[in-house]
Amino acid sequence: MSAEETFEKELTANDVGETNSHQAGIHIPKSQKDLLAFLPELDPSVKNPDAWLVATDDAGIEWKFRYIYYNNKYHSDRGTRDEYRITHMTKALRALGASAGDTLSIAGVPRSGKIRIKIRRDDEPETRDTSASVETPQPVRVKLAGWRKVH
DNA sequence: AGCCATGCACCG
DNA sequence: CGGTGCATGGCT
Repeated sequence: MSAEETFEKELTANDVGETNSHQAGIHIPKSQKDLLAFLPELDPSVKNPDAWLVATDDAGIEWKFRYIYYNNKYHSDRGTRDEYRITHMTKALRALGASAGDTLSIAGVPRSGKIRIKIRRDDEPETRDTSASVETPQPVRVKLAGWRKVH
């Protein structure tokens, strides 16, 4: 049987759309070969190949995420992108109450295209204010290391 | 309004 | 300089 694997990533402000960027998704560090192997295969010879994922949260709700490989760096003259991304997560992240600094867990059987997502907020010391006293325009640049695999 | 695709900024 | 976060413009 293909055992399930779990990955986690600390969400950045940009990932959750807290920085005015309509990214609608998160970024995936290329260093995470395991995660890339866990996700569906994308053909590098094709420009911006994509695949759809089906994610289920704790509430049993199913979300559809778009897993893309932006590689115009190798397919366009002045392309600069060479990265993986998962988009279409805005609604899901909102429903899960995700915010920058939270940890997103992804579990599932490798290559199945189906995952289970979960939000874990342990890196939050006291950032619980309900934007009532958000006068501090803190440079919310999260310095994260990316994903980590949990065997 | 939300997403796609891409460029730029910043940091190690 | 590569990789990742941030941001923008255009298209749907």
